[in-house]
Amino acid sequence: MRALTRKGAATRQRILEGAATHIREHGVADMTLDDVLARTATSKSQLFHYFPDGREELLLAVARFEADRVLEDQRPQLGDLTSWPAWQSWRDKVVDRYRRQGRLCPLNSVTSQLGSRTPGAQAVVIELMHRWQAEIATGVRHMQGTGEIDPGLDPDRAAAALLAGIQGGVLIQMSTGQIDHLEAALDMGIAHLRASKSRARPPTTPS
Amino acid sequence: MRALTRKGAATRQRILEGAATHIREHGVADMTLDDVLARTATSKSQLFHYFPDGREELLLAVARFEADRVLEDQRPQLGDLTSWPAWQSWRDKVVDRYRRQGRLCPLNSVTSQLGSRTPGAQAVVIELMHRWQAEIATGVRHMQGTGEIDPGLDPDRAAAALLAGIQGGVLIQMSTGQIDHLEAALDMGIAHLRASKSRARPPTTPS
DNA sequence: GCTAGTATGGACTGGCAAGTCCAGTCTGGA
DNA sequence: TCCAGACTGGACTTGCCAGTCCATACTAGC
Repeated sequence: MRALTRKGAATRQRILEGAATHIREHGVADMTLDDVLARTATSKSQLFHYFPDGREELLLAVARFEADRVLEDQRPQLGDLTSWPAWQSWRDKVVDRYRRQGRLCPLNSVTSQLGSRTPGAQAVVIELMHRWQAEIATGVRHMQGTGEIDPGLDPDRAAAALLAGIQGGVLIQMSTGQIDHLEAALDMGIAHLRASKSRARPPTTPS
Repeated sequence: MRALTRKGAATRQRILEGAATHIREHGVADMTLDDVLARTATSKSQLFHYFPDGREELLLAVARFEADRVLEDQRPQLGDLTSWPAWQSWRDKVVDRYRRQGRLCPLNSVTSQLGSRTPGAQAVVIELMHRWQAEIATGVRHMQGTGEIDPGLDPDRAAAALLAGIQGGVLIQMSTGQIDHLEAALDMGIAHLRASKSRARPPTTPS
């Protein structure tokens, strides 16, 4: 896998994205290597040339690819949770992203196929969750800095709860088609953060 | 499929539970019909006798089986959310259930395999979520009745948010092994419900 | 204890899809 | 220009596994 020609790199990328697209559209369960080949106009030998471990390696690459997208799709809002309108705008972006995505979650799909067998797949998800939560927590800390959130609140725990709400909301949307749960979870999470302040400094400063 | 002998019913049940167990232990992806046969000391013809549509029908039956368990495992607490200690006790039960369950979620696993192809699988999940949410909402309403929760809160939306938190917490636990998110989500959700009251009827009534 | 229908064993088929192989082409650097 | 190594095509092997089939054994009601 050393020394990729420009052409080679392009082919590899084509295969990767073709697989990702196919999975987005049909799920991982019925993705066959031949499907990918047909879609990307490549051949078996190419696929195994760029992904020597075959299907498993390809799937792992897709997982990484999709994991990166998840956070990118939330930018720039996710990295800039510095005011309530910013939080709201982020919330809207998340809802919108998953509304668009429809019923198939490539990442969930791929990791649940690779399963616990592959430590690699676990690692991808773990890191994604970690980064995601960290960015939310940073936002919480910032708001604590400006006095908009009760400083007594644990930012990591709050971020964890919010993240769980998002994941669950998305999961429910995948399986039932309803986006309400995602919205409700985000709204409740943010409302809770906002409310913390009024509880921390209750009577005389209702903003 | 009419006229099941007692013996026949037992065999059918054995196959069903054997499949469920195997899926719990190894995931659905590497569950082969022969695995189930070996584990349950049955033969191909029996399996197809009781599940004429083969693998797919069996998987669907497993999904139903597991869906029922989910709510049952939360009883009696889930049906009796009538005081804060009761909520707390329910919260503990949920956390405990999923902590025990480990890294494989049979239901998520099965439905993501059956995918969107089978409308049946969707239906099972949809109904589960619906019932689950309804039971939580009932608890919220009850607490509103006794004045422990702000009556201005939408019970269904609150229940939706809480449910999303649970689902996400479980999902994260499946993929990362951490139970913190589930705990955080439940705690935050319940805290939010409790706090609503103090906001609704605060000291000096600023609303 | 007859018999119709139920239950069971397990060999066999068929197809699909992952992965291998080799022969042939292209590319870039010296 | 030359050649080592990258790139490509696609036939072939291999193994697995869902689903079929038929012969046999059991059971329940009459």
